[in-house]
Amino acid sequence: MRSKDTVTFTRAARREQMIEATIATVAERGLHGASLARIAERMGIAKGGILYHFSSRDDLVRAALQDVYDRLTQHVVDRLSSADSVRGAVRGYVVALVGYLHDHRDEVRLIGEGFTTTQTPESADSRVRTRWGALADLLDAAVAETAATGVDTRVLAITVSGGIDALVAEALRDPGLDLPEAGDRLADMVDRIIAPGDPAGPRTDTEGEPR
Amino acid sequence: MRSKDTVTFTRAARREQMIEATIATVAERGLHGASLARIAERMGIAKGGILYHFSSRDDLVRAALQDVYDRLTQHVVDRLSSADSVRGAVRGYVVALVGYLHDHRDEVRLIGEGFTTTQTPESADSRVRTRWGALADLLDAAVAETAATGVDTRVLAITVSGGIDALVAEALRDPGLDLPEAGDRLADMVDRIIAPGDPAGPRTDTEGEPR
DNA sequence: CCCTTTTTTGACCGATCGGGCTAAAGTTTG
DNA sequence: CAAACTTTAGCCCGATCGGTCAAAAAAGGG
Repeated sequence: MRSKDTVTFTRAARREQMIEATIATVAERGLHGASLARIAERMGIAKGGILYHFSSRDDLVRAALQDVYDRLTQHVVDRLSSADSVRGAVRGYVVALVGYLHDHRDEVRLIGEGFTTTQTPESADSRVRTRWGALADLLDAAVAETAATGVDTRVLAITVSGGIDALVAEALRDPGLDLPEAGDRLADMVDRIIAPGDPAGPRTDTEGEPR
Repeated sequence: MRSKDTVTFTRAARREQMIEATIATVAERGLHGASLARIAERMGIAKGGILYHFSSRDDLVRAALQDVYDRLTQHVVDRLSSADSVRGAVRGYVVALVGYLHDHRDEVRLIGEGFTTTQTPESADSRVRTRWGALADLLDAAVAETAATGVDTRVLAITVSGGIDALVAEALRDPGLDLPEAGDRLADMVDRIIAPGDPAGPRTDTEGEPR
């Protein structure tokens, strides 16, 4: 006997469909324009159907946000694991993040509007629970490796994070902007900052990199 | 005989009051949370009163945005006029922008949310009517001056603009962040990028810049 | 002081929102 | 088959939204 909140395969699949519809609706109408009625309309179902699987609109949005965030994190972690130096990891982080957002443009708006709206549930050391925390840690390790001086890793991490968002937003506005290319250029700049006077870092000159 | 749309002193003053109330309301409830009712409530008047002076809520928000934008632009232009080198102007731009936002935190949210929502009315060369256009021009001139190579000024301009926004947003979230200081550090980094291998740029405060 | 003009009010409108609820139908699955 | 699960359409609710409007209140000049 299944109870109402047992997780079955079909149940999870249905939730996933609804999350997808939420992402798509947010992408084209904004977070606050993605009402239950509109999401249901997109799926061709009644809005009551959504509330059968999610306790509220807020619950749905939260789940969608979590879903997207998990996928993004997974993608970055995957790419990062193949880095052979901390310095290379910094580049990998930037490129992976930009790359994901490039390949999932419909998720960008939910990420952007969702994260600013949703406050951090429980905040820890003020660094752990920020978006730029992981990058700041990477940068700390990188400057230790390259012995660079006068680099404020926190400011750099915040700037780069905000810069990536701005690049993605600009790419959304202007399709003429080559986003992966821009990500590479940004990574170049960061590399130049954390490894001063070393033009030949872990660059991509011999690149046979697949995608 | 005054007509309904003659600009009088008191009329302009009333509009300014309403714009101020709008800025304050947006600052604490967000753009979409700043309804006519809420703005009117803050002023202690009926919402009909606002619609007597502004044809619509959109009109009011537009006016507030224009107001803030004009003041910000004026501030940056003022500070920039005293730069004695293009390279110094780049630093001046960053510092002036961060400085203004530091001193007018209540306007930050309107700027951030307002600009992304409001689309550019008529777009020109795709560079002129963006927020980062002016900075990109400055950077173009700067790299010409310093003969730096391999700098994508567009990417850098977009990144820095987005980075400034992120720094300000972080300062709003964490009062422990010294915003003007962070602005200086960001300016350092930009300077390091556009003037590679030249640690002594137009840096420290007591310095008479060369050239 | 009155009479015109400007300003403000407060009730009201239609629309939309999230959400609760129900009765009936369709679908799995034991 | 029967019991359990899923979905539907529809109606209702209270709240809030931007906006309209006639009437009341100020202002202000003669």
